[in-house]
Amino acid sequence: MELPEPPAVAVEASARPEFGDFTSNAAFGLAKVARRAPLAIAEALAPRVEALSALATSVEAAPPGHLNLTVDFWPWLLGPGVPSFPPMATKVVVEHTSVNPNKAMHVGHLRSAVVGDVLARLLRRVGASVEVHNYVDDLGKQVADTLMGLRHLDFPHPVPSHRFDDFCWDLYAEVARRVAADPEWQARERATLEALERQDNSTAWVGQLMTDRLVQEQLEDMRRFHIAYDLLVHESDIVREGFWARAFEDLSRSPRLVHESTGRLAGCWVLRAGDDDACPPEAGGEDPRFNPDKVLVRSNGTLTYVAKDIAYHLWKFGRLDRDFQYRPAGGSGTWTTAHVGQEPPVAFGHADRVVNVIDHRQDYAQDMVRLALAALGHQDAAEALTHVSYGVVSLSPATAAQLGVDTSAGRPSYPMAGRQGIGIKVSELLSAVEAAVEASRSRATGLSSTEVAVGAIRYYLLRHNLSTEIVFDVDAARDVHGNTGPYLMYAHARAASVLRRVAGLATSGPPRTLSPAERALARHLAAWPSVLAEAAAAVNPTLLATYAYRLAEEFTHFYETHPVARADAASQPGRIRLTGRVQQVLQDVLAVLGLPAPEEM
RNA sequence: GCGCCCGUAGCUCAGGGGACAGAGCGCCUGACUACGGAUCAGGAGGCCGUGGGUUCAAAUCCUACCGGGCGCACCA
Repeated sequence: MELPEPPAVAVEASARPEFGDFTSNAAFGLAKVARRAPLAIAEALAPRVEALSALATSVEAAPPGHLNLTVDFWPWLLGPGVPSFPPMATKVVVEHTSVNPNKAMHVGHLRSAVVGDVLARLLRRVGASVEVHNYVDDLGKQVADTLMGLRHLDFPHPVPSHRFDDFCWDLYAEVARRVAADPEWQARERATLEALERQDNSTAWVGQLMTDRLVQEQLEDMRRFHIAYDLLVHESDIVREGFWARAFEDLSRSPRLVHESTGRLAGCWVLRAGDDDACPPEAGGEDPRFNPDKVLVRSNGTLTYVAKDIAYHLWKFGRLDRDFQYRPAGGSGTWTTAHVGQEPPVAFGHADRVVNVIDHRQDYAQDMVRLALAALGHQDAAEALTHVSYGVVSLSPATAAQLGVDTSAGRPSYPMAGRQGIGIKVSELLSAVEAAVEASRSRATGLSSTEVAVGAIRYYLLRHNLSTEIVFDVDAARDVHGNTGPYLMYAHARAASVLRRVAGLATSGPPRTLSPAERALARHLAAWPSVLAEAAAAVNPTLLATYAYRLAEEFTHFYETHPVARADAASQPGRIRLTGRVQQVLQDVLAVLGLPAPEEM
């Protein structure tokens, strides 16, 4: 006789307190197999589960077939606090930020940095060995544009600033205007790009000085947000070390890479996308402007971004028998690729897994990289490449209007555009939020307003699902009340404050039954290890953010209704333990989110 | 044209097969001689874009449509 597939059984936290602590759907799954009503099965199951379980104090069946378990949390409360994970052999390279070094960073760039930073912290937390990369595209069109402005314009700076990246922000917008309108500037752009890639001339030297300065300022900004990098990878070094030549040797043996001799792409080396049968001429639909293939080498012999990215990824996975040269990048343990090398502290690259935090507009380019890896026979690497794709940060109509954008079209949101100089700069945002924090803080001591502002901004960027477009509103981001970073930090400070008051008091006593608010809190605390594991598996920082908020909320509710320092003798030990557990778990979550866990604020 | 993402309270967003759909902001009413008011308690406010389908059960899965965003560059 053939046995049916065993039904999937889930146990999850109950939706409401009167449904016990945990609920199982076991009876629903069994109903189909056993061909009996779910409720009858649940009723039959309840006493058996109760007899078997060491934890459940009662198991009840509820219509239409739920199994509601009530648990004794006392033994759990005496157990260990936060989970520990054994070190894994897996090495993960996380790439994030990767902002063009030609202007100041804006909030959209910050989303990549914050998400990537949290994923790096999260993967480290669950035991992986993590190396964080920031890719510096110092040969691109955007760098060329700002560079042209520096060399060919006597550009006055309307807003005096000590920051070079602020100056470049305006300069870049001005050059972009000229390039769009003037063929002479277009020709100059092409010449600049070529000179940059040749690297044997004054243009390249000035370009390097410019991008170095801008990268330093970006790193300083990120340092204030507690974001650090292990390695800066320069596109110019990928070119100079001949990574592409090596990759091309292998790739040219694949039928995926073809040299076009006719048509629009004559003279280009092209990566064939789509199914081999279905793809060629018509796969892009009727419209000949659309083509699923990707140019890797232009007809003039220069490389596209994707070509260099393919070479970079082969190196990331240790599949290229070449390496960079390295030197330290100005303290704090960050290294950079370089012309002339020093011995690096670790062997960079050689990843088992790669996580790229890049916005969803690059889904296609990332697919091309994955496709090329597979075409080169590195199917395993292609599968170990995770693109964490996230929605862009755009501007709310109110915020866009404040920036001088024409909002008469009545759109729900307006895109930021570096080319037009439209966006909220990271440094400006931090100052604005810092001022709002300063205005609303109740004490002068404790965590600095800068740190609170950093926490507020980080949390704001993390609480949205990755796929959600964040409609950024300055006033909303400035808020320090409600579902915000400061609320989480405040909850931690409160727990710490309570613990200071009860330091030295007894934390053990006879077992007792917890009140509903205490059980709700305990139940949520107990979920932390699985939330951590789930967030890591799904590479999803939002799960951590929603967990943290809920924990702060549950704790606050407990705090309001359950005195700890003035509790009666029977209740006090358990409450002290619960508070201690909250402080430990909150500290753990905040550390993964990259928010400070203040004793005082 | 083809493809991806998103439509949930006035606004910004959670929830992604299970019990009466949640939060923040905004609005209304309350609570500071405080284990820290950056807080809390309560109220008003939803045919979960629309129509079909699958299921014992759909905001959630499938499908078609409507609306919005993005991609399909010899840009990155």
